[in-house]
This record gives sequence, structure tokens and C-alpha cells, in this order.
Amino acid sequence: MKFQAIKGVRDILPPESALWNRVEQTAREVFGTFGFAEIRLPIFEQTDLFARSVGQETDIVSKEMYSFEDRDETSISLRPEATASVVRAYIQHGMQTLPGNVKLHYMGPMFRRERPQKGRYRQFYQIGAEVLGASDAPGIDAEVIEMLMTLFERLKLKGAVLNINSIGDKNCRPAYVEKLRAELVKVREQLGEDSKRRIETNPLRVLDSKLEQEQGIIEKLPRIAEHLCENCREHYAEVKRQLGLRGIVYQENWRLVRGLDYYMRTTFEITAPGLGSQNAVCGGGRYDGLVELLGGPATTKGIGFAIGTDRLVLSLQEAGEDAAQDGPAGKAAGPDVYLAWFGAAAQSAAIGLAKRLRDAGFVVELPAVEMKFGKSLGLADRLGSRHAVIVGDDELAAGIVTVKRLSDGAQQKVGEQELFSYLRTAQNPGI
RNA sequence: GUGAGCGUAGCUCAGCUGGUAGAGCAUCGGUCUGUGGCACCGAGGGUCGCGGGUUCAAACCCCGUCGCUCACCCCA
Repeated sequence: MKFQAIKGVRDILPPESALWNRVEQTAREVFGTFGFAEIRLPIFEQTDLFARSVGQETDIVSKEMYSFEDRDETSISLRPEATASVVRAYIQHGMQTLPGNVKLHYMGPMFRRERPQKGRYRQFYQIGAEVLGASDAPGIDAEVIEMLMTLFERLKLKGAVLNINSIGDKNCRPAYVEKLRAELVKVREQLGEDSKRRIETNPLRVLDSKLEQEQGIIEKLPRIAEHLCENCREHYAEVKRQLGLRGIVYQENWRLVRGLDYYMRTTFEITAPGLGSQNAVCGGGRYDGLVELLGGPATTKGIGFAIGTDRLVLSLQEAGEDAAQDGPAGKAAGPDVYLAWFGAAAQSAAIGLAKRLRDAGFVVELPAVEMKFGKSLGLADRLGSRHAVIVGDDELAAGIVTVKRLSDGAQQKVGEQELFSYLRTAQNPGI
């Protein structure tokens, strides 16, 4: 094999692509009902945008970005996430002058140069949404989460678990981080290599460690919930109350920390089964300082999330939710009508009929060259067609067609108007 | 970046203690010039991931390398 896809990227083939479309379409519908409109963003930006927002010292920026020098020598990067772009667009287009909160959603590929594994790719897809505006009301946090849960419910995602936490703001987090660091130094020798390193680089990350021998130590570490400032504590309490008002079940997880620098206060993550080691389908949180950091008005607050579409689809597949495809293995669902024609005169009649059928919304397969009768019906069968419509000399002479139901072989001769009504009643409406 | 497992036809795999490749499925054609699923017959398709070494002889043994997968790290 000469060419193959680059490491960590992949093709999404039928019938899986149909599930992707369903997921993305459902997201558009659900988000639309919450008043979110779609924003289409560029796939690359100035490198500095990501360095400033995501954080220069994060793994994403320091070692995972696809960066390159443009011809004018500016550094450009493929986006590793989209919140920075949304905020950039918000500022660039002066959206702070729009009435109320600006609610935007997006979907598309992101790029991070990590070692691929189950549920992780170098080109991966996210569906995300952001609320930007003057208000940081806890009700916004809760509604954003409600919207997410509504989507998952609509998609029949099984076993989704919502984890929430508050990681404080610039008034209380630094002091907590120092306290945590001080405690970690005391138990340094009992920690693994990775956690030892994080004492310096990112003490919060230690809380997220999965190492068995560290669990007992982590349980005894100071918790941020007990070190939040007054404002953060009240905000967090109100977010939880607002979630309760919406009937949303959540799990408080004091060890939930986010990897991107811009998060503060509310953070959340949703896990789902069937994903292997990477079990988070969605992560998000509040980022009130980000707009100002990127040069926008200091009064603008923000909150958002990103769903890992690859992982969401994977979890749905593991649960058998992709069974809606009923075509032959490896193929998309078959056509409604296979239009078998025989002879030059029949071909021209079939071309016209195919057009009228398609205009009426039927999926029509029209053989490009004449085939033997048996071959043609055989192909109709293997394509998973529901009906064969036969146009040969006999039909032409009588001005009718033969329609045959492939599932049981029942067939009859009908005029064109009858054909349409027959096909409509034979359709499986709904689903 | 680190570790482990795996690389034989489009797919799933067989190939014994070394003797230069097979099956099933799939594809295409035929039996079959107005009726599909079945059956039978046939065809195409492989530098055995790649390179080197050992050997009279390597898919098989040794070394290296590339790729895939999973896990660590980190994250969606």
C-alpha cells in the first residue's frame, strides 16, 4: 500500500458517517432551542492566540500544537481547541454591543500532536458552545449544563455521568495552590515521578492522578472547596441550586481540575462508558478573565464546553445506538428504488422516471449501462434496495412499469401515479 | 516523549520441528437473453510491512526499522 492516512488521523466512512451526521444535526437542533447560533471559525490562527489563552506552559501549547511559519514569517497554528477562536471573533466583531448574552456554538476538527489511542486522535472533532456577556450569573452555568444533558438524552447516550467542581478564581486559587504545594512537598517521597514533577509545574494536576499508591495520600490533601473565597463559594452554591431546579443529577468531584489555564470557578466534565482509558466525552467551565486577556472588554464573562465528538460517537456505537443503519455490511442504507431498464428506449424512459422519483424524495439507483435481467435484479438485491422498478419492452408498450418488492418478491404492473402512491405507502414513515 | 502487543489477499485468518503461500467471506465473470437471495464453476487480487543477517533454502530463526493498536503522560 503506497499511501495511507497520516498517524492519528482517519477517514470516517459510511455507514458511520450517518451517525456523525445525526449527532451533529441533533446538536444544532438542541442548541438552537436554547438560543445558540452557529459560528464557523477558521481552522488556523496566529500561534500567539493559543499561547495566550490556553497557556504557554500547558502540554497543549508547549508540545502538541501543529505550528508552522507562514510565508510572511508569522507563526501560525492549527487550532488545538476553539474557545480561543470564539473569543477572538467576539472581540474582533465587537459582539459586546449585541443585546444580552452572546450564545454561539461550533463544530469541527481540532488538532493536537499526541500519541493516538482509543478515543484520541491527532485530528479530532469537537462540538462546543460558549456564552459570552456581562453576566456571570450561576443560572447561565446551569443552563449550559442543562443544554448538554439535553443533547445526550436526545442522543440516548447511556451511562453519562456529570462531574462538577469549582476551582476558585484569581482571588482564592493562588493561595490554595500554594497550600497544596506545601502539603505535597511534605509527602514528596511517597509520590510517583509524574506527581513529583507536578508539585512544581501544576500541583492541581496531582489531584487527578490515577496511580493506586497515591490515592490514600491524595484523599488527605486540602480541598479547594474549603478554601474558596466568599464570592466563589456563593457562586458555586448557586450553580448547584440551579442545577437542582433543573432536575440535573450531578456528582461533586473535588479532584476535577481542568488542563487549560483559562478556566476558573465552575468546571465540569461528563464521562461515558465504552471509551477505554479516555472516558471524558465533554469538558467545560467558566473563563471570566479570558476576554480581557485577549484584549476585549474586562467586563465580559464567559463559560463554555467542548464535546469530543469522536468519543461521543464511540460511546454510542459501543451501546449499539448505530444500529439504525440497515444496509448491507459496510454500505449505507440501500435505495428506495432500483430502476432496472432494458433497451435504449427504456433507458430514456427510465432517466425521466428517475428524475421524477428523486424530485419526490425517493432514493433511486439507476444503472448506467444495460445489464442482463438476472444480473440487474441481483445487484438491486445486493445494494439493499427496497423495490425494483422494471422498465422493459412490455412495460413501454403498455405505458406502465412493473414494481417488485424485494423483501418478499411481490410485484405488480402499475401506472406512474400508482407507482408513486405505492412507494409512499410502502415507505417506512417516521423512525 | 515512554512502555507493551501485533503486522500473511479488500476483510477475518491458516500456514506443523525452516523446503520461496492457502481457506472462508467479499469483488468480477459464467451456468442464467424478463425476474434477486440459493447452488455450482471460474477469474482477478499477495515485493508474507520494509531492510539486513544466519542457511543449500526464511512467512517461519536473529538484528534493525517502519506501521497499527492499547496503555502511560495529557486531554475532548
